[in-house]
Amino acid sequence: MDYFNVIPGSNKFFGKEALTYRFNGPIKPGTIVVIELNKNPCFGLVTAKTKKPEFETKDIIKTTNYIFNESSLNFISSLLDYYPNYIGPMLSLFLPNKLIETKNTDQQISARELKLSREQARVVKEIENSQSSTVILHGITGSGKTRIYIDQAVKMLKNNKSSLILVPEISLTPKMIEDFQQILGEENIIVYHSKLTPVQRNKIWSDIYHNPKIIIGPRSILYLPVKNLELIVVDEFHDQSYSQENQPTYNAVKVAGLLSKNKGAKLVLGSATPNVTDYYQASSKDSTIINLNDKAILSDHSVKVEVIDIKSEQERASINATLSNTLIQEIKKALSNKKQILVFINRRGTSRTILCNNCGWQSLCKHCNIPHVFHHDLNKYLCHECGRNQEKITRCPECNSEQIFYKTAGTKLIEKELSRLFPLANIARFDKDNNKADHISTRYPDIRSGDIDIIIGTQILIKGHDFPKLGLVAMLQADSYLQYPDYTSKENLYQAISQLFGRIDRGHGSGKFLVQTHSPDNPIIEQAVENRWNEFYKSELEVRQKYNYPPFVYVLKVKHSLKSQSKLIEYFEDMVKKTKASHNVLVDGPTPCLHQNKDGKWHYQIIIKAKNRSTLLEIIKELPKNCIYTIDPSHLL
DNA sequence: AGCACGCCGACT
DNA sequence: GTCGGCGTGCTC
Repeated sequence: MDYFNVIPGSNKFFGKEALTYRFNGPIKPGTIVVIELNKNPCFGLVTAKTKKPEFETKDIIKTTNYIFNESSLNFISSLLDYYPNYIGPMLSLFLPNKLIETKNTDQQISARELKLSREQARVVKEIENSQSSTVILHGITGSGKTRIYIDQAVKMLKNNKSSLILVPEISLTPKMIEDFQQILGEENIIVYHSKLTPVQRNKIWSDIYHNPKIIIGPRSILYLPVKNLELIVVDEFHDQSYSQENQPTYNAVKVAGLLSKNKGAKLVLGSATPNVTDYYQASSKDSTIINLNDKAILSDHSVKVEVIDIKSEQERASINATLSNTLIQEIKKALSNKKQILVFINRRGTSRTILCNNCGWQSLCKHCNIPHVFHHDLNKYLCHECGRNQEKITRCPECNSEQIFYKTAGTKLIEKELSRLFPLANIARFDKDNNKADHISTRYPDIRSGDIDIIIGTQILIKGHDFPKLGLVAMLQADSYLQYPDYTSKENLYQAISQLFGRIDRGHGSGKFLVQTHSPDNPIIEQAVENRWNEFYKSELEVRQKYNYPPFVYVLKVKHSLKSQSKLIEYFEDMVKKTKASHNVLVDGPTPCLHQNKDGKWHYQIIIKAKNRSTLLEIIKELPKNCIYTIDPSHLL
């Protein structure tokens, strides 16, 4: 019998080192094998041959034909160095859940000719001549970034090289595939994401292991065993969806960077509104930055922009001052001109705040202690954190008053109100509460055809979709972004406005863009619609530097929870004292977390800031075992 | 003694 | 990340 060190690629393996299994015969390090863990079968990675251990061992159930080469193993270990984490969950990203092996087949590449504009051809040349491996494509919506991705990926494929094309979320894959398929045959393009069936996913796994391909999908495609990877594209690389917030936490843009370094592949990052931190770091690492924002491309757009001060008396038309008079008039006009209308509001539900007007009581989730959201169609109060719900009440549980008030409108209230005002219009709402039949991907044809007159929705709406019939776009409660108490709120507002503006600014004719706000003088609104990104970037950098935020510091967020509040504070104060004594860092907190009373425990956190990222990596090693930490968190809440 | 809480180690 | 075993320390 031979004995091997095997790392289980499982979300449920929290060991620090490999486990020992036995097998009759030789196995090469790097081989993927099937083992048993906690009495369940799972995949594992063989790291080395070892001696017979003291303890009882289990058998390697079977070996597979998949072997991670040295460079792939180096990539995994560099990923663990960058994001210190349990190795099991991290490794599980790289392994399939089932394996079906297929053979290497010769493939035909059938590419149609791709016509590039002069501007696009210039960019392609610049990418190809660039000395650095990272290229930032800074170009507004509709400036033709996708054509450049296609051009590069097709050239790779013709040389038997693979490309990864990352999009922020699964719902954006069809658009990207459609664009690629105009040039390439179906067999050269692979779509991969977690919603595929296990059989589909495993077929893809073995296909790309043997054949160079163009692979389109969300962040999970970074971990596929791609053959001859030479190009990684991250489209809309500013998008929040690239940060995985739960364990193993990572940012796909950073992982793409590590992977490109590991494979020697070119990395192309595309966005109209890069994150300040990413952009700053890229420019200080002499990445090539290519601007596609030439006014020449923009010149023929004729979108009128109007910022509406919702505070002014003449605008307060409807309940909760949510729909302004100007907006209602513009909707009327658009409807009679047979133009489509998009109303964006970044809040689900009917009303976000449920209050007693007599005693000030607020309806909170008993489990999470965060405010309930009223959904009038269900006649229930919902917790958007945990999903639990509660029946609507008519009397305050504290003072028995009947004055229960509902404040701060969400999508469902807007839907109700617009249906009342425009009973003949075909109105559709798109947010997280849609069921499958109503999902945006299902209704997409109805949107594009103009069958739907008024589209109401949240975030889901503003990413990448093309709505050709749009004549009016309105952003309600623009201030909701700025009320979000995090240092990233300003760039999130800029990005949202810019993307929303992009929906109507795609050359489908004239249109109007309305922004409703309590702060009409805020420069961000103007900067975003006029595409003055550099100006925004500069002013934002100044603020970040002044108040010690990224990119000027690196951040480590440490959370912990205990039943006793005083013990928890003591626990953190002790940690802060020790950390400050041995490292040059700034520490904010301990402060209560956003959901400070969840599960009958107190939840607190501290924010540790350091000039060097390596300092934070050292601190992580010294942290007590039970706390949860995130390095480079996407927000500080 | 009985309980509640927090700590710690599990897996091979 | 979760579960269960064990030690501590509080209360009756």
